[in-house]
Amino acid sequence: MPQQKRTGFQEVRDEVMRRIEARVWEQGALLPAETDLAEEFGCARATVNRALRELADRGVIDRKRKSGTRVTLQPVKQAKLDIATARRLVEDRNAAYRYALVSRHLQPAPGWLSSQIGLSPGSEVLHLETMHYADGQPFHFEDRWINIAAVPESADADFGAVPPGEWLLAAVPFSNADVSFTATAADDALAQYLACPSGTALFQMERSTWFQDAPVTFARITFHPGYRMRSRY
Amino acid sequence: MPQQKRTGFQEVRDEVMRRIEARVWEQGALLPAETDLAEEFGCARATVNRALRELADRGVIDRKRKSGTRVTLQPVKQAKLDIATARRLVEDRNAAYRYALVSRHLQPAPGWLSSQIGLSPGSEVLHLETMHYADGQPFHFEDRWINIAAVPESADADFGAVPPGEWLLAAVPFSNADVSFTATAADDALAQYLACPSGTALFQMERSTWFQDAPVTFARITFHPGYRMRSRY
DNA sequence: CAGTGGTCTAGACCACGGT
DNA sequence: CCGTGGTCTAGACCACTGG
Repeated sequence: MPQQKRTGFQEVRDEVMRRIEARVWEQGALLPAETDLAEEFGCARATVNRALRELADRGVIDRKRKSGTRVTLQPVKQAKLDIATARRLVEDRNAAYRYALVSRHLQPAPGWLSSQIGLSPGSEVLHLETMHYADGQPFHFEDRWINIAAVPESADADFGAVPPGEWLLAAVPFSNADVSFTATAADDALAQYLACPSGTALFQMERSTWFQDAPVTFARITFHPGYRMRSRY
Repeated sequence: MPQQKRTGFQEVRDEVMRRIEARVWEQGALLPAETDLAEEFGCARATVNRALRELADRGVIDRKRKSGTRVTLQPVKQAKLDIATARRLVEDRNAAYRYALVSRHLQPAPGWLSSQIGLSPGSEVLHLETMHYADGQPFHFEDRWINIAAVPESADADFGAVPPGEWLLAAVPFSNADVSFTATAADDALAQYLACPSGTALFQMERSTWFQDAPVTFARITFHPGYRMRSRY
């Protein structure tokens, strides 16, 4: 009988994962109870519990009291996308980052924005248009709206030097956001900003951000032609 | 002195999070040690440990032995994208899903594909072109390549009825993938498939999938005009 | 009701990494 | 060195839920 000295929740987790991949436990099959696995692996139940909890977090298994643990039938795969600042994206490509403020206006929120992030109509917002460059080439254009009521200091911030994304990350570091991605054709303004022909297919990201249920900012970011967003899962 | 009866790692986790959001602990600030927090909350250190571990997983705090736990300076926000089957995407919109096989060829892997997913040149692959509809309207076009060596059964599978994505999910349920997103202009073929003018801006997803380090499949999925992929973080 | 996972505890030992 | 987090243990009680 082979005795396993090295227990450890990672070994348990990986071994269980191996058996699932090897179809020792088929999709939908019931796994042994935690107490049984603990006995088999020669460790405490808490160790098995943590191992299985991690697999449940990954979506590999489903756990229910009384009925037990089963291999997920249709694993929902999740891709994780890092939402980074423009500076980070550019410098990760070993390019020089440059930022420019295009326009800045304090104004009442337009109707579409109010409904987009849930502002009361006519709230004062700061509208910023900014450009971000990688090695002198256009990287992306950002159309941003900041809710003055949520972040009063923004009205006095110097966005000539610090990009609004970075400024907000420092001012409101922990926030929730909705994000969406789409393809759009360059209009005349975008074509000029991104130095491409009108009608070029462009990758666009929109983000609505809240802090403790209060709307903070909305940003529409349009990337240079050919931009590719990558992830892994 | 208010005594907290309800301990629980969630209460600890949420209270620590609250203090971070309220700037009780500033960005970069050192938190009390686990033993101190355990004493304050009147619970075991393991409970505090689990609470802080979850916040570390979320990227809210950084933990290092000896130096302690600090509030993350630049929280890396991660968006989680559900990668679902076309059927799921369509039916979640309360639309009727329909699938059609456009073409199917067994052939040697072209060079670009070999380098894309790491196949030895000339490996046999199954090339499938498929269409997916929502309420009769084009939803997306899928250009898929399957490595026969990795999934031999695929050569005999009936892709006339079951979409390759669903078939592979059942055949190779647990796999790793690289995924990327981009905008592209419709060429003549895509324009015809998706019933739009040539040159229309289209949202495109590419996925390369491996199972235990062996390349399984590559898919390029082009969505109908106006498609928007949503997420939240 | 009874079996299963969910969680907590008090204590222990270890590994890492500043000082 | 030695404080900090990382992990394990043995035991306990609880909450949910299927039969």
